[in-house]
Amino acid sequence: MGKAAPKQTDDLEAMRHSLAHIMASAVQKLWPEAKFGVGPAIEDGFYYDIDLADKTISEDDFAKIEAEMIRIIKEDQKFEHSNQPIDAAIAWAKSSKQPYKEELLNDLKREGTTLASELNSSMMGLPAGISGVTPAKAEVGEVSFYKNGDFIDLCRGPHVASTGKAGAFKLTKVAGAYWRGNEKNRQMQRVYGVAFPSQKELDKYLEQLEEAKKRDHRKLGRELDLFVTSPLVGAGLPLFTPRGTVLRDELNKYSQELREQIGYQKIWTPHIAKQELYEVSGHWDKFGDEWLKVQSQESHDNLVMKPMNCPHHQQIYASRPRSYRDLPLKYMETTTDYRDEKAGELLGLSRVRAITQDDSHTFCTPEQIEEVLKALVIVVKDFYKVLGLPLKVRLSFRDESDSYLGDKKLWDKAQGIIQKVVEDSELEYYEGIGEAAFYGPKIDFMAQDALGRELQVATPQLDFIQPERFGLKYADKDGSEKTPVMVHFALLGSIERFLSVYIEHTAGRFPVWLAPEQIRIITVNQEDKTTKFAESILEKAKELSIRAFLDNDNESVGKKIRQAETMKVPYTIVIGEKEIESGEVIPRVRSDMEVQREHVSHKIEDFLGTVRNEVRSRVTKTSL
RNA sequence: GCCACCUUAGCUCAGCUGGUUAGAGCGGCUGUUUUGUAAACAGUAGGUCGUCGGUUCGAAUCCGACAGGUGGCUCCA
Repeated sequence: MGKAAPKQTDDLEAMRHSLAHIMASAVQKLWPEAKFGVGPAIEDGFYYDIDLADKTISEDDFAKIEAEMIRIIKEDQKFEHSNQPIDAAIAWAKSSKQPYKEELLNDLKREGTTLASELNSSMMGLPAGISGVTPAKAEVGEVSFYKNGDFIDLCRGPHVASTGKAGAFKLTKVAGAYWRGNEKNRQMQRVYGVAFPSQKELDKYLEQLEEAKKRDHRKLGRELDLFVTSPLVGAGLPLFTPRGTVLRDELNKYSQELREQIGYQKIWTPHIAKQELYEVSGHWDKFGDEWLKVQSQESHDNLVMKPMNCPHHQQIYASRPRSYRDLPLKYMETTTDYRDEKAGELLGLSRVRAITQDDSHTFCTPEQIEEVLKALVIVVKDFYKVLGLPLKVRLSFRDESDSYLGDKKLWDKAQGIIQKVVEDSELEYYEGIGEAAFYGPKIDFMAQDALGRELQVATPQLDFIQPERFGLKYADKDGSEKTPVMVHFALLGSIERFLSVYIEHTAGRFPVWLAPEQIRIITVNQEDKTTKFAESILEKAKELSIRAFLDNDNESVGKKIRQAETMKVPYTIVIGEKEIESGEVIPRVRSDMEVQREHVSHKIEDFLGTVRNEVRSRVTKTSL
């Protein structure tokens, strides 16, 4: 590493943003017909959206682009700032055949600074505020430009002083990206790069990325024998093995226990329903073309595989008259929904076509909303604390578009309630404008996968719309008929998505209560005496509902230990002459588990008892 | 659905610019070994190179379509 490189975020932002310009200059040099969209700094680097008409950039072109970028960096071109009157800028865009820039400038002329916030958030596919790019400083009627070498770009800056100060970078990938994030617009090519102040930091980052790949839930899912996929079954339809099913069941059991404690009752509903049900709920209009349809030969019913459960649950509510005394009425059901996601939108377990939700619905009076939501937030906190999974909180609110049902005033009220609950619960949060469901605002609890992608897990959602549409009623104290409010809630979210995040978070090292295999019993030899003794331990463990497995293969002890460690089994005991004589074992603890590594001998019964208690109380740290 | 890329044995991967019978490690199976806390030794069986079609004297290798997958974009109740 040379002289102390700038380390402040601002400088890093400027470096990355400058590299976006340098990349654009390089591309323009190589393909002069290139038309440019936007090119901001992002979390680990930068990108630029490019339209090359006939030519498509592929990763094979990266070496060429990188070489040109390095040439520009070596030339140490100055980044020169200037402000131009907006009309002159538009004329520039026209004459230099940059239609995308021209469109931006025209919007800027028309809408002023609102464009800056658009550029800052939605254009980058990031929540507002993350980019940290400072807004335009140009005078009203003027726009800001930066120039390096022959390359001129509409840009708010800031930039480093010259191209030589842009730091270490590497182009990583190219992807299609719709102009202004709109599917109806032309798709441009987005070239991504990562960038850091020094080569050393860049190398470190790339190394971390390699490490993250080792935690990929798809890789671990295979290695730990948790789930598989089959082209014959179909895309986005994972199959869970015995071990993976243990995880699903244990997680669901805990999810249901916590909700049972705050009054949720289990219900059951079928997996298909008439299309009409969803026409009433409002889902059909919005999502109907993404569902799996089932045609009845007997009746003329148009049926669909259920894509969500709320309408079913509402029909149970609607099945008899309800009084305010019945409220809040709390139903829960863990069940699988089916959505025909478009091919390119499937992603490991986190986006599948058969989605198991630990769903629940609460019907309550408007006065009860706060209390209901608060109880749910506590459940979320408890659950994720035990799991050790850190969450971010997003308040998903509506935007000004017309894709939401219901009265705007009701929305404002609902969003206010949600915000209050989160603030009262002392949670840090950010707002996701435009992230609401069409029927109401949500609190989205977000977890991160190994690559840092944020995925929604737990989510309480407010809904004033559907109870209205289904004509749900309750008799209030004064005998008048009122419409209940509905609160949707899932604690795991979808079990599949939750597992994708959780497998990556733990790297497959599950706490003992969740581990598909809790104890592995390894025999030193295959003599009758040893086998019988080991089998008797296996039986005892099973009597205590411990998931124990016996490895009586004809292999060395070293190898069997290794295999147990590879499968991330929390406890391993070795059975040989010594153990048979003493009736005691020295348990071997999985290498990541924080426990004193003294080789303490335990009576076998005591050891099994300790493990059973650990499983029952769901403690995350072993007490051995 | 869109853009780029990937698909060779159960798994991880070799196989140079098209040239005979496609290789390795792990795993599996068989035998020897009876093992003391992260890999005993030997032998052996597994592949119509994702599928279909095309170019060519000749295709794992080049082209196309489809399927599955990866990273993005769009969408996400």
